[in-house]
Amino acid sequence: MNYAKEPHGVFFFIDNKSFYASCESVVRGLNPLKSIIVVMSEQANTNGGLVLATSPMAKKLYHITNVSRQRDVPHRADILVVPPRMNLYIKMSLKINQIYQEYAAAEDILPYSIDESLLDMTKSWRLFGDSPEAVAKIIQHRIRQEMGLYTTVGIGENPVQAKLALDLYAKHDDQLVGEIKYETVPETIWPITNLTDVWSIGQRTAKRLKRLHINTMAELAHSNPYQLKAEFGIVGYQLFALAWGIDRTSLAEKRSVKEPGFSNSQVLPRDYSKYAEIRVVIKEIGEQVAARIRAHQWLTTKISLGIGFSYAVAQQGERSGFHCTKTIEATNNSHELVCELLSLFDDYWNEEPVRNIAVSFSGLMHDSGEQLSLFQPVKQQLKQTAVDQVVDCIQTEFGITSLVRASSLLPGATMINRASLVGGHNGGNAYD
DNA sequence: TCTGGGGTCCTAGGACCC
DNA sequence: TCTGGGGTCCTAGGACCC
Repeated sequence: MNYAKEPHGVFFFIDNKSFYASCESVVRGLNPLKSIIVVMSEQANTNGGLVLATSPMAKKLYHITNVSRQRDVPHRADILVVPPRMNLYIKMSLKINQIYQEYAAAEDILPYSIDESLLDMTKSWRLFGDSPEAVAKIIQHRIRQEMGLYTTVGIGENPVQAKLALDLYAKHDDQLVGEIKYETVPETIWPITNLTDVWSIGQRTAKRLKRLHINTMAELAHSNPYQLKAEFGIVGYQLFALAWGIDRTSLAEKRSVKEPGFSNSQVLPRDYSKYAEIRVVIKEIGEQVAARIRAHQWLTTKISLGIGFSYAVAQQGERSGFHCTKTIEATNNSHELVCELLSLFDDYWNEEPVRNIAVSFSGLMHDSGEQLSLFQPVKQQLKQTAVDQVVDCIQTEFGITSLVRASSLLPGATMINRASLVGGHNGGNAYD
C-alpha cells in the first residue's frame, strides 16, 4: 500500500473518561479515578433503573458496565448511586470545548458527542510542543488542573487513525495516550482479532465478515476489496480502507450532514393496547419534535412514524413493529404534523400492543426566507462555528423537551412526567 | 439485552421523467 | 409501443455509534 498520496495531518480524538460519573465525582470533591460512583436514571420506563455511567473504580471492583440494569448493581454501602444531571454535563462539555479552542481554531474542532471531540491540530500543534504526544499531554494537564477531569487522547495522521488509537490504545494506556500512524498500521490495527472492538464494526458486520473467513483486521486488510464491495456495497470499501488506516474525508466533510433531522422516541412504561392511549403519546411526541424544529426555524417535508410492538407479539413470528415515512408540504405546524402522524398510524396499525414510539422529521427547509432555501443547500445553512456546533451536537443528542398540552392529562399520557427530562434523563440543576 | 434515547448513513426496489 | 438507458425521488429496512 502506497500512502504517499493519502492526507498526512495531526489529529487528536479526545474523550472524557467515564464522563458523567467523573463530573459527579468532581462536584463532590472526589477523585474521578478513585471514587466508586454509578449514575443511574430511574425513569418510569427504565424498569427499575438504567445505569448511564460508572466510574473506573466501580468498573474495576464490581464489573458494572454502562447500560446495565439496576438489578446488576450490587447493594453495597461503598457504592455511591446518584441520579443524572444532564444540564451539568452539558455545561462541563461546553467548557471543555472552550479549552480546546485555545489549541485549535474553531473550524478545526468537531464535537463528536457530549464527551468526545475531534481536533485537527495539523496547523497548530507546533505552537505548543515538540511532538504531538507532548501537546496532547499539555491539553490533558490543562483539563485535569482546571476541571478535575481525566481525558484520553488518540493521535493519528487522519481522523480514523485518531479514533482507533483512542478506542484501542489510549483507553488502556497508563498515560491515557495512544497513537497510530500509517507506518504503524500493521502492528497497531492488524493484530485486532475481536472485530467488534473496531469502530464501525458491530455484531452483524462481524458475523458477515466471519462468513467470508475474515476474523482479524490483518485478514480484512488482505482480503479482496471487490469481494467486500460485492458483499457490503460501498461499506465494503470503507471496511477495507479502515483496515489500512485510510480516511480521505476532510473535517469539513465530516461536519456536513447529508440528511439532518430531528427525532424523539420513547419506550412506554407498559404495553399500550388502546387506540386512544397510543394516539395521545404519538400526539405528544409529535408536538415535541415540532416544537424543536420551530425553535431551530426549520420546516419539515418528510415525516416518519416508528412503532415497536410488545415482545409478546414479536415472539410469535409476527412483524415486530413498523416504520413508515411520508413526504408532505413543508410545514412546522403542530396540528398538521400530528394529523399526518395519526393518519400514518391508522394506515399501518393492526391492533397490536405497542411498547415503543418514535417520531422523526427530516427533509428540512429553512423557515425564514423561502428564496434562501431554494438556492442554498440545507448543509450550508447549518451553523459552522465550534461553539454553535457543540450546542447543536448536544441538542441533537438530547433534544430539549418543553411543551405540555391539555391532552397530556389524559390516561396514558407520558409528557408531564417527561417534561423536565433532557435526553430522556433527569436534567437536574447544574450547580445544586 | 424482555425494552433508554437521539442520531447518521447505506441499500434496494418501484415510480416517474426525459 | 413486445423497445434502451440515465437520472431523481420516494419509502422500507438495516446497521452502527455515543
